[in-house]
Amino acid sequence: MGSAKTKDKFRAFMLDKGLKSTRQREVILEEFLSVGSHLSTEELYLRLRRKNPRIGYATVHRTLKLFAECGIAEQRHFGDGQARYEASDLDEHHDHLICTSCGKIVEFEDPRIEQLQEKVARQHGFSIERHRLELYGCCESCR
Amino acid sequence: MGSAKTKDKFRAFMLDKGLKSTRQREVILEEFLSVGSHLSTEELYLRLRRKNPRIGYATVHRTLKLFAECGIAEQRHFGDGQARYEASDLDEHHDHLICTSCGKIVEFEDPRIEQLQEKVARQHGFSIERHRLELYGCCESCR
DNA sequence: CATCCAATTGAAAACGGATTTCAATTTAAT
DNA sequence: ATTAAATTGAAATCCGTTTTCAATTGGATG
Ligand SMILES: [Mn+2]
Ligand SMILES: [Mn+2]
Ligand SMILES: [Zn+2]
Ligand SMILES: [Zn+2]
Repeated sequence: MGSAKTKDKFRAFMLDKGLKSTRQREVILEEFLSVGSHLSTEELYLRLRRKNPRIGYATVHRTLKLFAECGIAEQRHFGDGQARYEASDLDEHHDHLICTSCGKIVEFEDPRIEQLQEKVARQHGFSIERHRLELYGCCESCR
Repeated sequence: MGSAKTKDKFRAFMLDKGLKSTRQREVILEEFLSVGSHLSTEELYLRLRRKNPRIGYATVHRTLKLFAECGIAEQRHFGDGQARYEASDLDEHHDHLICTSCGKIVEFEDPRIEQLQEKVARQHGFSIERHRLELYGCCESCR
C-alpha cells in the first residue's frame, strides 16, 4: 500500500503547487513506493510498462523529478552514469556501501562520521547543506 | 616545472605500455601539472588552445584518461555533470568541501573519518576499494 | 638517411542519459 | 457542458563523453 504519510505529503505538495492528480502519477507513485529503492528512471519505466503499456518515459522522468522536488524521493548517483531514485525515509539520513562486483547496495548510518563531517566543515568555515558518502568495494558473497 | 617524479612515472608508464612520446602529450602534461587542480576536459582544452591552437579536444580527453590510468591523475565528479581531473598526491588521499554558491573547492583529510569508514564496511562484510566523500555547503566568504 | 609499421592525431560522427518540444488529451473549476 | 490550464507521450534536442577513420607522426630498423 506504500506509506500513507508519503502519499499525503505528495498530495499536499500537488495542491500547494496547483498540480493535477492524474492516473499516471498515481500509478507511478504506487509502483515507486512498492519497489522501494535505488531505481533508475529506465528501470521504473520498464516495470510500469508491464502493466501500463501506454505510459511514457518522459512522464516517468518528470514524475520522479516531482517526487524529488516534493521531498518524498531522493536522487542518487552511484557512478554508473545514470540517476537513481529512492524513497526518502522522511527525516532519516543514510549513506551507501556499493559492491563493485555485483552492484549490491547496502545502506548505513553512522552518527560519528556525520559529526566529524560537521567538525571538518566548521574548521574550514563551511556550513554543510548536504553531503555524499559512498564506499565502493567488494561484498561478502562476492568474495 | 611540474613534479619531476610525476613526469617520470608517466614516462615509465608509457614505456611499459609501448606508448609513444608526442609533442601533444608533453604539452598537455606540462599544462595539467602547472594548473593543478579540478579541471574539466573542456577547461584544460581551452587553456591549451591559447598557446597551441591546433591541439584537439579528443587528444586532451584521451590524454587525461591516460593520466588517470597511469595513476598520476584522478577523475572526480562534483555533481555539475562533467568529469574533473586533478593531479594525484602520489600516495596521499583527500576528500572535498564544495561551495554550492561560488564553486570553491577545499581539500581535507581526516584519518578518523577514514577509520570509521573502514569499520562500517567491515561490519557489513565489505572490503573497501575506494570511497567518495563530498561535503556541499556554503563557504565563509559566501556568507 | 630511407623505409616501414604501429601508434597518434583531430575533425566529425556517434553515443547515451537527461531534458524539452509540441500537438493532442485530460483535469477540474465554473 | 464549457473552458482554461495542466499533462501526456513520441519525437526531437541537448550536452558531455567516446569512437571512428583517414592522415600524420614516432621511432625502430637497415
Ligand atoms: Mn539508499
Ligand atoms: Mn582534490
Ligand atoms: Zn557483491
Ligand atoms: Zn563560496
